[in-house]
Amino acid sequence: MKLATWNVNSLKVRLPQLATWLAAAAPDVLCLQETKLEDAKFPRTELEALGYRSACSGQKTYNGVAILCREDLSAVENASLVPADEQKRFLAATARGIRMVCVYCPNGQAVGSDKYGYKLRWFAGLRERLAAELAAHPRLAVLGDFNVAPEDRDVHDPKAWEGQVHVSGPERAAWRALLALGLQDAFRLFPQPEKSFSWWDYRSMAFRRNAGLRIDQILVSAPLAAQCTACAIDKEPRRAERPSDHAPVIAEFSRW
DNA sequence: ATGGCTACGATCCGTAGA
Repeated sequence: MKLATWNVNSLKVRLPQLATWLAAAAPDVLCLQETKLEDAKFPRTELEALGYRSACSGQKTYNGVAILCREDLSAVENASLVPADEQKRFLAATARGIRMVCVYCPNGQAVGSDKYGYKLRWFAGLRERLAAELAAHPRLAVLGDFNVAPEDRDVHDPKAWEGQVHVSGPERAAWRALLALGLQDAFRLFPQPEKSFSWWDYRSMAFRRNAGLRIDQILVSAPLAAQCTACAIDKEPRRAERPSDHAPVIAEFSRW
């Protein structure tokens, strides 16, 4: 059984690549971020033809999350994690007893900015929500673009990035507070190549220089961690023409 | 050097991403 996450940076633009990747990687579940589509424009029929049911929570131009699954999805819930938040960043659903949470965590723009404050408040809301999800669903996976590189080894040039947004102390503390609920970073359950990243800037040939960050993660509760057999970043879609700036992350489990 | 791409919705540039 495979769970995956991919920030596609516009589902409309990336749908052909998504179809190719679904056929090649064959995940049972795929969480998408930055769909940038209103729900009325979500390509539900096209995805069903590829063998996936879907749940979505989107908006025009910005943000937007979705969960694709080969099985029936139940208890689908979108949520605002801070008061009066219009941004579509959180979607949860259950399939075969596994609770899946798809998140597109805020970027934060710059340390100390209004958006940075929003990012930290959003993470506090996420922590509360995940505590409740974990209490209700022991088998929980949280997949998405967290917009935090948890450790220096998740950053191509830690010195250049020191103190910047995505690596600042408060952001990393907010990310670690999620693990403190009883979640583990599936990627770090296994030995990994050095300089493993999931995002590379479009500019300055960053991908070719492997100048990236590991900001897309799959967090799993203890029962799922015990059944997790592999976790990897698939760089192949990043090599395509007109790629997303993010690569998918995929985790394998010994059973549903 | 504070830039560089890409997507979007609205023009022929501004906002946002990370």
